[in-house]
Amino acid sequence: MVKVQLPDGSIQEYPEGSTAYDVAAKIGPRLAQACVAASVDGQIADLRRPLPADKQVKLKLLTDRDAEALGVMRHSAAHVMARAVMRLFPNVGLAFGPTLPNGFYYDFDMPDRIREEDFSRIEKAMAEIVAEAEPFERFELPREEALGFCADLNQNLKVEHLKTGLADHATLSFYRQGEFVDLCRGPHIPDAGKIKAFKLLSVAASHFKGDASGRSLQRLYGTAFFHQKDLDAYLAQVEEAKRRDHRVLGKLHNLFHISNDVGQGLCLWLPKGATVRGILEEFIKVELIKRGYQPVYTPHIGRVEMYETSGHFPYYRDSQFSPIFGHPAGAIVDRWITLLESNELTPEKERQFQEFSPLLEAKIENYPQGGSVAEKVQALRAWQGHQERYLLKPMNCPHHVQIYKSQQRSYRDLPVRLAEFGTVYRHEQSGELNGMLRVRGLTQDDAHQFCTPEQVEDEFRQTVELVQFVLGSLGLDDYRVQLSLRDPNSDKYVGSDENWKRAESALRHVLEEMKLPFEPRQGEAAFYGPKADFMVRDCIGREWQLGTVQLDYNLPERFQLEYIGADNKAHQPVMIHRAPFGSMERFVGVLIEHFAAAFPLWLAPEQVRILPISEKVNDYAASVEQQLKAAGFRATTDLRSAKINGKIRDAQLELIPYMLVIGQKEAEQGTVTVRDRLDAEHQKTVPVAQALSEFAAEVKERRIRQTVKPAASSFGGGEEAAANEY
RNA sequence: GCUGCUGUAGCUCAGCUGGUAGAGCGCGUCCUUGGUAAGGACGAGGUCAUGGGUUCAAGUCCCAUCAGCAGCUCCA
Repeated sequence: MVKVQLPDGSIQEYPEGSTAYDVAAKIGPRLAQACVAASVDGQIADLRRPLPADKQVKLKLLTDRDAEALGVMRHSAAHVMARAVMRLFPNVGLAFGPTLPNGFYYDFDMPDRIREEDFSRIEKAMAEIVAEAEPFERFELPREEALGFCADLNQNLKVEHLKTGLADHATLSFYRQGEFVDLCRGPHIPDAGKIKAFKLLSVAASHFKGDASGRSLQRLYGTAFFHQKDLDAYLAQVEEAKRRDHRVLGKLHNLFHISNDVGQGLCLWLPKGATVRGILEEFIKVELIKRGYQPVYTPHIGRVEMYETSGHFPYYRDSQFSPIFGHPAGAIVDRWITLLESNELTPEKERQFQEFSPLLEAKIENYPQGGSVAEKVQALRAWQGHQERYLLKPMNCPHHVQIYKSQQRSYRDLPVRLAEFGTVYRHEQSGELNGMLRVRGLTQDDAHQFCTPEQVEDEFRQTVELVQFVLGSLGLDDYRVQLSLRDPNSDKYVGSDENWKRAESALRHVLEEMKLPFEPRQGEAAFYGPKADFMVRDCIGREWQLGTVQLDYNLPERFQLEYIGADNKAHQPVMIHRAPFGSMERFVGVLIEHFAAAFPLWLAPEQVRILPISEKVNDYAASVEQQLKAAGFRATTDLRSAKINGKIRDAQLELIPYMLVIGQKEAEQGTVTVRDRLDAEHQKTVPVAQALSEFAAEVKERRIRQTVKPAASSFGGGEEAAANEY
């Protein structure tokens, strides 16, 4: 007997071997037709798999209205795509074909290269497969047979995966659809006919199991929906995202520039972009003073030893700019030590090092010819210790730690909150660089709070509130919190288990207390502590990681920080690292996309443009401009000999929030005609003073007046997608 | 860093199977003084990313380098 409980609470019984489809058919033929999968005790399963007979299960029948069903269908679409590719190309090896939040992909190992020109014929082959509407049939094989089966199919990557990733599986499941068979966990839709709208999106290289040293595969991306209108809406959103690309808008509106002559990933802030950044910096500085932070400034470089103490230098060596050596032999000795420590120093190389260093006037004393590696390293380090070695700073924390250490601290002084817009440099891999979003020189709105263990939770809470306030002020109030924890099985973290447990539970506790929903993510922590990351959704539904708050018991230990407690004994403070914006580069980049470069009045590089209708009113225009500037507005006057139409068009395209049209009439009356970027229909002619006070109010409130309505997060079911039509 | 694609005027892009460069916008000058998304005329701008090679001849073909883009990998 199969016992199922339906979502309405009713319990029904079916003969053994019954499937979810049978349940649906009993309820009604239309439901059976509409079903694509089932949720059995919360697990998504094939519609036609027998339900468990040994216990009562909760059954939910999934139709095209359920988000889970969309994922199942996309997975099946990935199979259909792979089948189409195999029909069109020879010797296609299959890797993985999972779903993504907005679609799916399949990785292929094949001799031919897929090009975008091939998309239409692949789509055509897919359409044929969909039209055939053959069922997806599941079958299972014992391990050895599965291995032989995949080998017979010449699916070597599947064989490899069976031997490594699936080594502990005694039986393996496969799905067959016509001539196409794939090792696959499932579940799948009943037949390909349920795929109603699909499209191939792009093709790019990938690696088997994400191993960059492994073989290169071709990854074909696509997406699929239950309704054509959902696909259309999705494609429209992709277009919209393209239109908002901060690299394009940054160039068009002269916000920032990245010059080859300066270097990759090094951002030049043009006056307009710098204005936006400056306003944001002023905005947060005022907030910080209110909240008890103290400003500090620190240099752009620091001794390598300091970063060795903090752990940054050894941990991130590969993604830092090379150290700056005071002595010409510095880099050589550095390399020498590296080879010694990795046991790669051959006698030949050692001899070369020893011959070469005197040429650079490096006198390395007491280098033990036949000595141990440790003794040799010690001798070299002794030499190094007398030389200057600086690192372009990759993080501000060690510098702020030194400021903390510069004085004796009493528990009465804590918390000490040190804030700086600190510019740091990281040698990101060239393939990672992306406009302002990923750069090699960036300025963090950084601060470090040093507090007693008792103050940790309170301090952390206040910091989270600051992040919330800052994001809210920019209209970015749709976000989720990701609690990034360490992976207990990894050795990439510093500090004791006890420190980590304390830090992680403190973060968790405060987030729970603040009733902030969060998702724990193992293995995402910084190397010195766990963090709460703010994943912010912009107005077209994309997510960005912006602000971060990190709790750190480890750097205080490594730097031996102290404060004198009430008991007159030395204690160790706790550090909080935080950056509400993250970095100014990234944040402004995201804002450009969020606002599509149409900044609200308080942030707009140029807030008001005065448009004289003819030269006869230029003097009056000048006096209006003076009044605006005296009141603190960023205003210019368009004095070109163009017609008013042209001036309005240009100001509109440059996204100037307000235009003040001035003609003979206004000059005589001492008024201006205000034209709103967002509403050209309702213009009004008002005295200059009134326009000024209205603008001032809008700036003071940091009012955000967007035309684009917030969109839903992702393209799930039909209802959700409807909300995306903006 | 890896794989693939791309690099022509300030910007967006044409430029055929090799025969020493074009458009629109922008910019400059002049005319025009115009009431709500482009008034007109003329003009200046390019070592075709850089360096090699093949060829009588290279923007075009080949190689290398640099940079950009997409994806992978990484992100304190």
